[in-house]
Amino acid sequence: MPELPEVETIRRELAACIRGAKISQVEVLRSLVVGHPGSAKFAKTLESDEIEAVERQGKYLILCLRGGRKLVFHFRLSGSIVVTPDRTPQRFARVLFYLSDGRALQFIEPRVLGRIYLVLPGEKPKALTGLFRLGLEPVAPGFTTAHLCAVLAKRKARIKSLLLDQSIASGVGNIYSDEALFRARIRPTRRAHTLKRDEIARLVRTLKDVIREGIENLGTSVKDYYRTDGRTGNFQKMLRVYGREDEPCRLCGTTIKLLKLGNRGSRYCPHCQK
DNA sequence: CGGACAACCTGGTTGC
DNA sequence: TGCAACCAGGTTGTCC
Repeated sequence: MPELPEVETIRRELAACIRGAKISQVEVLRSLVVGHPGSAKFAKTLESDEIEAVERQGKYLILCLRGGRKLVFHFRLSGSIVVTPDRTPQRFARVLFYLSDGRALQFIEPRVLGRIYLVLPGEKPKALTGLFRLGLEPVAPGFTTAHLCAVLAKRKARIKSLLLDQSIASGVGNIYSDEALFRARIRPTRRAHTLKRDEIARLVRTLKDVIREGIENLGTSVKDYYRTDGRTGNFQKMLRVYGREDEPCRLCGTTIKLLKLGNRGSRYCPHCQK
């Protein structure tokens, strides 16, 4: 599940290998993944454009093209990008971007939930409102205890649900929120406004830590996440609760529990997290 | 507006 | 072995 560290890893690897590359042709194999505009206009507009920079905002990857156009990717649950030396489509390839040097940038998305958007200068497509509503990333200097206290004080929802809200902590998903809550010793079901200042201070610290460690370890490969060369990340080896339900807590030995919050899984240690 | 939750989508896993 | 049912999960949209 590509969250901030996974998308950042993809961004860095792409910046190293495709900056300056020219797109010669675009082939849409599954038009559903083109979120804006229609797939015909999408492919036509991108022909013979050039990739000038590779950026990221939250979980969105942004290829900045000549002329101010932006190619925005969202990987949702299972999307990824691979750069291949030739044009042979990989398994689950949904859109192929042929580069003028013979390589191909392939958008891989088994579950077809991920999207690609082409944004012209000044355009704000309705399908991309999520991008324009992003809050601070946990690693941002402004993401402080005071900031998060102010945001959470007026919210009654469970802290876990709010950590997944991209307008509150952009880039955080299910893996890193479970890990940060475990390290901060906060139970995911806690109502946000009941959190004490020192608990929020711990959470700010652990959110920054897990995101930074995730990036340093090239992301978490639990299922569908691969890097642009097809290799996996390493942070899955360091997970303390995510994917460890029914296994012993690494700190106290208590069995890690899985509970359903809304319609997503949440893992925690009933002993360590109060 | 906040909060809860179904729907989107399909490959992989589980159960019979 | 075969096949149906179920599950994962980020985001959007709907309902209250």
